Amino acid sequence: MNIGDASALSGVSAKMIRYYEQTGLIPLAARTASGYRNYADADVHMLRFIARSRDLGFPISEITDLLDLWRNTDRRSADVKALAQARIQDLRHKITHLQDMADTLETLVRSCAGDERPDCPILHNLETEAFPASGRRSNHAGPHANINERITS
Amino acid sequence: MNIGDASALSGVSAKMIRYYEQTGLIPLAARTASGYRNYADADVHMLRFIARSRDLGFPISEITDLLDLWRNTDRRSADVKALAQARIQDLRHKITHLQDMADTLETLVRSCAGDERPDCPILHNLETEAFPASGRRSNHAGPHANINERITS
DNA sequence: CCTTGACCTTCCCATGATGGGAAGCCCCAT
DNA sequence: ATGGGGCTTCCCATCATGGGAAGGTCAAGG
Repeated sequence: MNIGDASALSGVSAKMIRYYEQTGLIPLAARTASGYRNYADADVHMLRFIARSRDLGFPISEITDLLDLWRNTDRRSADVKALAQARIQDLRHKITHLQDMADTLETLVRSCAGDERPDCPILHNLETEAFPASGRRSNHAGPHANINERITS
Repeated sequence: MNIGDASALSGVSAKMIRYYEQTGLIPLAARTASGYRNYADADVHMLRFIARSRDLGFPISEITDLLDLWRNTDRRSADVKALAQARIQDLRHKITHLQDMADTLETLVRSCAGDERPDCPILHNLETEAFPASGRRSNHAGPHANINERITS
Protein backbone atom coordinates (compact mmCIF):
# COMPACT_ATOMS: atom_id res chain seq x y z
CA MET A 1 0.00 0.00 0.00
CA ASN A 2 1.38 3.43 -1.01
CA ILE A 3 1.23 6.55 1.14
CA GLY A 4 -1.85 7.82 -0.72
CA ASP A 5 -3.83 4.73 0.22
CA ALA A 6 -2.63 4.84 3.82
CA SER A 7 -3.66 8.49 3.92
CA ALA A 8 -7.14 7.83 2.55
CA LEU A 9 -7.69 4.91 4.92
CA SER A 10 -6.41 6.66 8.03
CA GLY A 11 -7.59 10.21 7.51
CA VAL A 12 -4.05 11.57 7.94
CA SER A 13 -2.72 13.57 5.00
CA ALA A 14 0.33 12.23 3.17
CA LYS A 15 2.15 15.39 4.15
CA MET A 16 1.50 14.73 7.81
CA ILE A 17 2.46 11.06 7.58
CA ARG A 18 5.87 12.09 6.26
CA TYR A 19 6.09 14.76 8.94
CA TYR A 20 5.26 12.30 11.72
CA GLU A 21 7.90 9.97 10.37
CA GLN A 22 10.47 12.72 10.15
CA THR A 23 9.85 13.89 13.70
CA GLY A 24 10.02 10.38 15.10
CA LEU A 25 6.39 10.03 16.15
CA ILE A 26 6.13 6.96 13.95
CA PRO A 27 8.97 4.66 12.84
CA LEU A 28 10.59 4.94 9.43
CA ALA A 29 8.29 3.41 6.83
CA ALA A 30 9.31 0.36 4.85
CA ARG A 31 10.39 1.20 1.32
CA THR A 32 9.94 -0.50 -2.02
CA ALA A 33 12.94 -1.06 -4.27
CA SER A 34 12.22 2.24 -6.00
CA GLY A 35 11.97 4.23 -2.78
CA TYR A 36 8.20 4.43 -2.31
CA ARG A 37 6.99 4.18 1.26
CA ASN A 38 5.12 0.93 1.82
CA TYR A 39 2.41 0.55 4.44
CA ALA A 40 0.63 -2.43 5.97
CA ASP A 41 -2.74 -2.54 7.69
CA ALA A 42 -1.02 -2.25 11.07
CA ASP A 43 0.46 1.07 9.98
CA VAL A 44 -2.94 2.39 8.97
CA HIS A 45 -4.21 1.25 12.33
CA MET A 46 -1.50 3.27 14.05
CA LEU A 47 -2.20 6.34 11.92
CA ARG A 48 -5.85 6.13 12.81
CA PHE A 49 -4.91 5.96 16.48
CA ILE A 50 -2.89 9.13 16.01
CA ALA A 51 -5.71 10.91 14.14
CA ARG A 52 -8.20 10.05 16.83
CA SER A 53 -5.84 11.16 19.60
CA ARG A 54 -5.19 14.43 17.86
CA ASP A 55 -8.93 14.97 17.41
CA LEU A 56 -9.32 14.61 21.16
CA GLY A 57 -6.86 17.42 21.69
CA PHE A 58 -3.71 15.51 22.59
CA PRO A 59 -0.54 17.33 21.56
CA ILE A 60 2.05 15.35 19.63
CA SER A 61 4.24 14.95 22.71
CA GLU A 62 1.45 13.16 24.56
CA ILE A 63 0.50 11.10 21.54
CA THR A 64 4.04 9.75 21.69
CA ASP A 65 3.31 8.56 25.22
CA LEU A 66 -0.06 7.15 24.23
CA LEU A 67 1.50 5.19 21.41
CA ASP A 68 4.09 3.79 23.80
CA LEU A 69 1.36 2.66 26.18
CA TRP A 70 -0.68 1.28 23.31
CA ARG A 71 2.20 -0.89 22.16
CA ASN A 72 3.21 -1.93 25.66
CA THR A 73 1.03 -4.84 26.79
CA ASP A 74 2.55 -4.53 30.27
CA ARG A 75 1.11 -1.06 30.68
CA ARG A 76 -0.96 0.00 33.67
CA SER A 77 -4.33 1.42 32.70
CA ALA A 78 -3.75 3.96 35.48
CA ASP A 79 -1.06 5.57 33.33
CA VAL A 80 -3.42 5.93 30.39
CA LYS A 81 -6.11 7.34 32.63
CA ALA A 82 -3.69 9.87 34.11
CA LEU A 83 -2.78 11.09 30.65
CA ALA A 84 -6.43 11.52 29.72
CA GLN A 85 -7.18 13.32 32.97
CA ALA A 86 -4.31 15.73 32.44
CA ARG A 87 -5.71 16.43 28.99
CA ILE A 88 -9.15 17.13 30.45
CA GLN A 89 -7.58 19.52 32.95
CA ASP A 90 -5.84 21.37 30.17
CA LEU A 91 -9.02 21.58 28.12
CA ARG A 92 -10.91 22.93 31.10
CA HIS A 93 -8.28 25.63 31.58
CA LYS A 94 -8.55 26.66 27.99
CA ILE A 95 -12.33 26.65 28.14
CA THR A 96 -12.27 28.84 31.24
CA HIS A 97 -9.95 31.27 29.56
CA LEU A 98 -12.07 31.51 26.42
CA GLN A 99 -15.19 31.78 28.56
CA ASP A 100 -13.71 34.71 30.45
CA MET A 101 -12.92 36.49 27.21
CA ALA A 102 -16.40 35.82 25.84
CA ASP A 103 -18.05 37.02 29.05
CA THR A 104 -16.10 40.24 29.04
CA LEU A 105 -17.00 40.87 25.42
CA GLU A 106 -20.61 40.02 26.14
CA THR A 107 -20.75 42.66 28.83
CA LEU A 108 -19.20 45.21 26.53
CA VAL A 109 -21.50 44.35 23.66
CA ARG A 110 -24.54 44.76 25.84
CA SER A 111 -23.41 48.23 26.81
CA CYS A 112 -22.95 49.38 23.22
CA ALA A 113 -25.80 51.07 21.43
CA GLY A 114 -24.73 49.70 18.05
CA ASP A 115 -26.14 52.52 16.01
CA GLU A 116 -24.92 55.31 13.74
CA ARG A 117 -23.25 57.29 16.48
CA PRO A 118 -19.49 56.99 17.09
CA ASP A 119 -19.67 56.77 20.87
CA CYS A 120 -18.80 53.21 21.89
CA PRO A 121 -18.11 51.71 25.33
CA ILE A 122 -16.27 48.82 23.69
CA LEU A 123 -13.61 51.08 22.24
CA HIS A 124 -13.56 53.01 25.47
CA ASN A 125 -12.81 49.85 27.42
CA LEU A 126 -10.08 48.74 25.03
CA GLU A 127 -8.59 52.18 25.29
CA THR A 128 -8.52 52.58 29.02
CA GLU A 129 -8.51 49.18 30.66
CA ALA A 130 -5.08 48.79 32.20
CA PHE A 131 -3.09 45.67 31.53
CA PRO A 132 -2.25 43.62 34.63
CA ALA A 133 1.21 44.98 35.37
CA SER A 134 2.08 42.13 37.73
CA GLY A 135 4.20 40.12 35.37
CA ARG A 136 1.73 39.14 32.71
CA ARG A 137 4.70 38.99 30.33
CA SER A 138 7.22 37.62 32.79
CA ASN A 139 6.93 34.17 31.30
CA HIS A 140 8.70 32.29 34.07
CA ALA A 141 7.85 28.89 32.65
CA GLY A 142 9.92 29.46 29.53
CA PRO A 143 8.80 29.70 25.96
CA HIS A 144 5.83 27.72 24.79
CA ALA A 145 5.04 26.35 28.21
CA ASN A 146 1.52 27.61 28.62
CA ILE A 147 1.14 30.50 26.30
CA ASN A 148 0.82 30.12 22.60
CA GLU A 149 -0.82 26.77 22.71
CA ARG A 150 -2.70 25.69 19.68
CA ILE A 151 -6.19 24.47 19.52
CA THR A 152 -7.65 22.55 16.67
CA SER A 153 -10.94 24.28 16.39
CA MET B 1 10.85 57.54 25.20
CA ASN B 2 12.79 54.48 23.97
CA ILE B 3 11.22 51.18 22.99
CA GLY B 4 12.03 49.64 26.37
CA ASP B 5 9.99 52.28 28.17
CA ALA B 6 7.12 51.98 25.74
CA SER B 7 7.20 48.24 26.26
CA ALA B 8 7.15 48.48 30.04
CA LEU B 9 4.35 51.04 29.98
CA SER B 10 2.18 49.19 27.46
CA GLY B 11 2.78 45.57 28.34
CA VAL B 12 3.82 44.75 24.79
CA SER B 13 7.32 43.29 24.43
CA ALA B 14 9.87 45.27 22.44
CA LYS B 15 10.07 42.35 20.03
CA MET B 16 6.37 42.54 19.36
CA ILE B 17 6.37 46.31 18.98
CA ARG B 18 8.95 45.97 16.21
CA TYR B 19 6.96 43.12 14.71
CA TYR B 20 3.72 45.12 14.72
CA GLU B 21 5.55 47.96 13.02
CA GLN B 22 7.07 45.67 10.43
CA THR B 23 3.74 44.08 9.58
CA GLY B 24 1.98 47.42 9.28
CA LEU B 25 -0.32 47.08 12.30
CA ILE B 26 1.17 50.27 13.67
CA PRO B 27 2.84 53.08 11.72
CA LEU B 28 6.60 53.40 11.46
CA ALA B 29 7.97 54.82 14.69
CA ALA B 30 9.73 58.15 14.82
CA ARG B 31 13.50 57.84 15.05
CA THR B 32 16.17 59.76 16.88
CA ALA B 33 19.24 60.98 15.01
CA SER B 34 21.07 57.79 15.96
CA GLY B 35 18.29 55.50 14.78
CA TYR B 36 16.54 54.68 18.06
CA ARG B 37 12.78 54.40 17.88
CA ASN B 38 11.13 57.24 19.73
CA TYR B 39 7.69 56.95 21.32
CA ALA B 40 5.21 59.44 22.70
CA ASP B 41 2.41 58.86 25.19
CA ALA B 42 -0.06 58.50 22.34
CA ASP B 43 1.96 55.56 21.01
CA VAL B 44 1.89 53.83 24.37
CA HIS B 45 -1.83 54.43 24.41
CA MET B 46 -2.17 52.69 21.07
CA LEU B 47 0.02 49.79 22.17
CA ARG B 48 -2.13 49.34 25.23
CA PHE B 49 -5.21 49.27 23.03
CA ILE B 50 -3.58 46.51 21.02
CA ALA B 51 -2.58 44.54 24.11
CA ARG B 52 -6.07 44.73 25.51
CA SER B 53 -7.64 43.69 22.19
CA ARG B 54 -5.32 40.76 21.90
CA ASP B 55 -6.11 39.70 25.48
CA LEU B 56 -9.77 39.62 24.50
CA GLY B 57 -8.97 37.16 21.73
CA PHE B 58 -8.97 39.41 18.69
CA PRO B 59 -6.62 38.23 15.94
CA ILE B 60 -4.24 40.78 14.47
CA SER B 61 -6.37 41.17 11.36
CA GLU B 62 -9.35 42.31 13.42
CA ILE B 63 -7.20 44.50 15.64
CA THR B 64 -6.31 46.35 12.45
CA ASP B 65 -10.01 47.05 11.95
CA LEU B 66 -10.49 48.02 15.57
CA LEU B 67 -7.63 50.48 15.38
CA ASP B 68 -9.14 52.01 12.27
CA LEU B 69 -12.46 52.45 14.01
CA TRP B 70 -10.74 53.80 17.09
CA ARG B 71 -9.00 56.48 15.07
CA ASN B 72 -12.03 57.29 12.96
CA THR B 73 -14.26 59.70 14.84
CA ASP B 74 -16.90 59.25 12.13
CA ARG B 75 -17.26 55.56 12.98
CA ARG B 76 -20.59 53.92 13.65
CA SER B 77 -20.67 52.12 16.98
CA ALA B 78 -22.63 49.42 15.15
CA ASP B 79 -19.46 48.46 13.30
CA VAL B 80 -17.53 48.06 16.52
CA LYS B 81 -20.33 46.05 18.03
CA ALA B 82 -20.46 43.76 15.01
CA LEU B 83 -16.76 43.05 15.31
CA ALA B 84 -17.13 42.18 18.98
CA GLN B 85 -20.12 39.99 18.27
CA ALA B 86 -18.25 38.08 15.59
CA ARG B 87 -15.45 37.54 18.09
CA ILE B 88 -17.91 36.19 20.64
CA GLN B 89 -19.30 33.81 18.04
CA ASP B 90 -15.85 32.53 17.27
CA LEU B 91 -15.05 32.08 20.94
CA ARG B 92 -18.29 30.17 21.45
CA HIS B 93 -17.40 27.84 18.58
CA LYS B 94 -14.01 27.16 20.05
CA ILE B 95 -15.51 26.59 23.48
CA THR B 96 -18.02 24.13 22.08
CA HIS B 97 -15.29 22.25 20.31
CA LEU B 98 -13.10 22.02 23.39
CA GLN B 99 -16.13 21.09 25.45
CA ASP B 100 -16.94 18.23 23.10
CA MET B 101 -13.42 16.91 23.38
CA ALA B 102 -13.46 17.20 27.15
CA ASP B 103 -16.83 15.45 27.39
CA THR B 104 -15.65 12.55 25.26
CA LEU B 105 -12.53 12.19 27.34
CA GLU B 106 -14.58 12.41 30.51
CA THR B 107 -16.74 9.52 29.39
CA LEU B 108 -13.69 7.47 28.53
CA VAL B 109 -11.95 8.27 31.80
CA ARG B 110 -15.00 7.18 33.75
CA SER B 111 -14.97 3.82 31.99
CA CYS B 112 -11.31 3.14 32.76
CA ALA B 113 -10.41 1.22 35.89
CA GLY B 114 -7.12 3.06 36.27
CA ASP B 115 -5.30 0.28 38.04
CA GLU B 116 -2.34 -2.05 37.47
CA ARG B 117 -3.99 -4.01 34.69
CA PRO B 118 -3.28 -3.21 31.05
CA ASP B 119 -6.87 -3.39 29.85
CA CYS B 120 -8.05 0.12 29.04
CA PRO B 121 -11.20 1.37 27.29
CA ILE B 122 -9.48 4.66 26.49
CA LEU B 123 -6.87 2.99 24.33
CA HIS B 124 -9.54 0.76 22.90
CA ASN B 125 -11.55 3.79 21.81
CA LEU B 126 -8.55 5.54 20.28
CA GLU B 127 -7.76 2.35 18.45
CA THR B 128 -11.12 1.58 16.97
CA GLU B 129 -13.14 4.76 16.70
CA ALA B 130 -13.43 5.51 13.02
CA PHE B 131 -12.55 8.95 11.76
CA PRO B 132 -15.45 10.78 10.06
CA ALA B 133 -14.68 9.97 6.46
CA SER B 134 -17.03 12.63 5.13
CA GLY B 135 -14.43 15.21 4.36
CA ARG B 136 -13.03 16.01 7.76
CA ARG B 137 -9.85 16.92 5.91
CA SER B 138 -11.50 18.51 2.91
CA ASN B 139 -10.74 21.98 4.21
CA HIS B 140 -12.92 23.87 1.76
CA ALA B 141 -12.28 27.21 3.39
CA GLY B 142 -8.60 27.10 2.55
CA PRO B 143 -5.64 26.97 4.89
CA HIS B 144 -5.83 28.70 8.23
CA ALA B 145 -9.47 29.63 7.83
CA ASN B 146 -10.88 27.88 10.84
CA ILE B 147 -8.37 25.29 11.81
CA ASN B 148 -5.13 26.07 13.49
CA GLU B 149 -6.31 29.17 15.17
CA ARG B 150 -4.34 30.33 18.12
CA ILE B 151 -5.56 30.99 21.56
CA THR B 152 -3.62 32.91 24.13
CA SER B 153 -4.17 30.74 27.14
C1' DC C 1 38.15 61.88 28.57
C1' DC C 2 37.41 57.01 28.66
C1' DT C 3 35.42 52.79 30.18
C1' DT C 4 31.59 50.00 31.35
C1' DG C 5 27.25 48.18 31.17
C1' DA C 6 22.68 48.68 29.82
C1' DC C 7 20.09 49.57 25.98
C1' DC C 8 19.24 49.88 21.11
C1' DT C 9 19.63 48.27 16.05
C1' DT C 10 19.10 44.58 12.34
C1' DC C 11 19.26 39.88 10.94
C1' DC C 12 18.51 35.03 11.25
C1' DC C 13 16.43 31.01 13.50
C1' DA C 14 12.87 28.27 16.06
C1' DT C 15 8.34 27.00 17.58
C1' DG C 16 3.78 23.39 16.01
C1' DA C 17 0.97 21.44 12.77
C1' DT C 18 -0.18 22.08 8.50
C1' DG C 19 -0.39 23.06 3.42
C1' DG C 20 1.65 24.78 -1.26
C1' DG C 21 4.52 24.04 -4.84
C1' DA C 22 8.63 22.80 -7.76
C1' DA C 23 11.78 19.46 -9.82
C1' DG C 24 12.37 15.06 -10.84
C1' DC C 25 11.53 9.90 -10.66
C1' DC C 26 8.18 5.81 -11.04
C1' DC C 27 4.35 2.93 -12.49
C1' DC C 28 0.32 1.47 -14.86
C1' DA C 29 -2.95 1.64 -18.52
C1' DT C 30 -3.86 2.66 -23.03
C1' DA D 1 6.08 4.04 -25.64
C1' DT D 2 3.72 7.76 -23.98
C1' DG D 3 0.87 10.27 -20.80
C1' DG D 4 -0.96 11.24 -16.52
C1' DG D 5 -1.12 10.59 -11.91
C1' DG D 6 1.37 9.29 -7.82
C1' DC D 7 5.61 9.27 -5.41
C1' DT D 8 10.15 11.43 -3.74
C1' DT D 9 12.78 15.34 -1.55
C1' DC D 10 13.42 20.16 -0.65
C1' DC D 11 12.12 24.77 0.33
C1' DC D 12 8.67 28.17 1.73
C1' DA D 13 4.62 30.11 4.32
C1' DT D 14 1.53 30.46 8.11
C1' DC D 15 0.85 33.25 13.23
C1' DA D 16 2.59 35.44 17.22
C1' DT D 17 6.21 34.97 19.82
C1' DG D 18 10.93 34.51 21.78
C1' DG D 19 16.21 33.58 21.48
C1' DG D 20 20.47 35.09 20.27
C1' DA D 21 24.40 37.14 17.68
C1' DA D 22 26.96 41.13 15.98
C1' DG D 23 27.44 45.67 16.35
C1' DG D 24 26.11 50.75 17.38
C1' DT D 25 24.66 54.26 21.23
C1' DC D 26 24.19 56.47 25.48
C1' DA D 27 24.66 57.87 30.27
C1' DA D 28 27.03 57.47 34.57
C1' DG D 29 31.08 57.18 37.18
C1' DG D 30 36.03 57.19 37.59
